[in-house]
Amino acid sequence: MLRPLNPLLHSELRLAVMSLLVATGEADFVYLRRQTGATAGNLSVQLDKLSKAGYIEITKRFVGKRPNTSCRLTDEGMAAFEEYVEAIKEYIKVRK
Amino acid sequence: MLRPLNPLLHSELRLAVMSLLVATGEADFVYLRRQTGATAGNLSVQLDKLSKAGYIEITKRFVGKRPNTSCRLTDEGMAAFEEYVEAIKEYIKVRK
DNA sequence: TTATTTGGTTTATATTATAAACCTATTAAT
DNA sequence: ATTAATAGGTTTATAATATAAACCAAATAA
Repeated sequence: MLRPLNPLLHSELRLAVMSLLVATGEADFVYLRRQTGATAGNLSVQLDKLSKAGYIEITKRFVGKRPNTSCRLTDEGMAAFEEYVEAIKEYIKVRK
Repeated sequence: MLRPLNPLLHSELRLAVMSLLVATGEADFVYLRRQTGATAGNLSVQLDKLSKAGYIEITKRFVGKRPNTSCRLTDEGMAAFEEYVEAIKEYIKVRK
C-alpha cells in the first residue's frame, strides 16, 4: 500500500516554504512571501504551524528600525521533508 | 515562482487513485478501496470529484448479481496527472 | 499632519477531507 | 422461513484546513 503523506507537508504553501528553506537554509518573511506569492496572513499561519511542528525555527528581531522574521530549517524539518519526498515519489512514479 | 499544484490532484486519496489508474488504466471500486485503504464513503466522494473533473470515467453495471463500479482514466486525466507530476517535482527537487 | 507603506497577526469564512450513518440486495446461519 | 451478516456502495454531518479580510503598530512620504 502507498505510504501516507505527512499532512503538515502535503500543503501547497507549507511545501513551497520548506522547499525554499531546503534550498537556502534560512529565509525571512518578506522573501518567502515574494517567492511564494502568498498573502501575509496565510504565510503567517503556515509558518506558525511549521514552527509548532519543530520543522522550522522562527527568530524575530529588528533589522534597522523594521521588524524582521527569519525562518531556519531544523534538522527535524529536513528529515521530514526528505521523508515526504520519498513518499510522494511512490505516487508519481511510473509503475509497470 | 513555483507553479501551482492542481488542487484536484493535490489530495492524498485522489492522487493515490490516479496513480493506481495510471498504472492499470482501469480498476473497480473494491480494488481501489483495498489498495488505498480508504473508507468507502471517502472513496465514493473522491471518485465523484475526479469524474466530474473529467479525469476518470465511471461505469456502473452488475457483475453476476452484484453491483460493480469501474473507473477508467481518461486522456484528460492522464494529461492532468502528468502536469501535476511536473509541477510537484519543482517542489521536491534539490536546487543548488 | 495625514496618508501610505512595511511587516506582520488575528479572526472569520469558505473549502475540503473524512467518517458515520444509511440504503439495497445477497448470502449464510438457524 | 426468518434473522443475521456481508457486499457494495451513497448521502450527510462533522472536523480539519486553507485562505483572505480585517486589523494593528511603527516608519516613511507627501
